[in-house]
Amino acid sequence: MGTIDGLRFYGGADAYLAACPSRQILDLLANKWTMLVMGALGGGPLRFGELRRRLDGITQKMLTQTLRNLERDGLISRTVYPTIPPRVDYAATDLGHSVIELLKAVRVWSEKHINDVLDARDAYDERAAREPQPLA
Amino acid sequence: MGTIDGLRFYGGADAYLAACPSRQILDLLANKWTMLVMGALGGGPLRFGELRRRLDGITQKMLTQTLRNLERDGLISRTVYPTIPPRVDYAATDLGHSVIELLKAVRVWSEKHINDVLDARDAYDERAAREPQPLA
DNA sequence: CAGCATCCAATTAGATACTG
DNA sequence: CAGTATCTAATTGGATGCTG
Repeated sequence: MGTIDGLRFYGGADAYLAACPSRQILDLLANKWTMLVMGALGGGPLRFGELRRRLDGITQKMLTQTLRNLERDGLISRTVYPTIPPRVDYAATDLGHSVIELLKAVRVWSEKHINDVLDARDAYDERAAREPQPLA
Repeated sequence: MGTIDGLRFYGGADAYLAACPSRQILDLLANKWTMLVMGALGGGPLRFGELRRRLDGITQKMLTQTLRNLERDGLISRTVYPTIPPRVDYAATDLGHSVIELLKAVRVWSEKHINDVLDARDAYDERAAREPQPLA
């Protein structure tokens, strides 16, 4: 069992409560890079460099940080091959695989609804620009 | 159609590309407060104060900011009743409802797998503490 | 009640240089 | 190749005071 401050959580978890540990887990998952890393690993193990190239715009530092957090929380495994040059493989664990599809669904939604969102955004911005000053 | 810098996106969206607008949308969704707000609105419209009480730990500023972003992107609607004192209702739009279940799945996963994650975390931290210094 | 404005602290993220 | 370490810039977030 996992513990936090000596307490155990069997059920009744509620991410709406700030003190509930599920809030921390939600915070790990509710992250752009986590979503993309896990999605990439859904297709099988990848090396550090492969991930970096796949996740356009991520810096080496952020990738390292994201991977460490995911490893620490048991969503991915890290395998080091003591070769020269070194080779490190990252792979989703069983636990990780169980969440990948959920995260992927969110990413796919984003890709599918781009135009709905951009339309709404344009309309909102245009309305805001045309509106009289709230009060002057 | 939504546009960004005069470009239109019909298909082939890819959140793995930094310049793809779906990356921005993913960033909006991949957020702790977005997840919780949308989840709360899945049960029907709520007032500002109701949301604030429901989302334990959120500040007024963050709630306002989150709600504005969601409204701008068309996921929620905002209805002002010009009464005294004022009353403002927030409700998921059709577009918003279409993503709520996906986000809820992520939150529920967090709540269900607390112990798996905490176990992994404990094991990782213990291993790290026991490990010899990487190199001194 | 439902905010907005402001100031400040803390966290996050990028750039750069270096290593087994 | 796969990082670590460090410094700095930018963003986020919290606290407080005020308003229609």
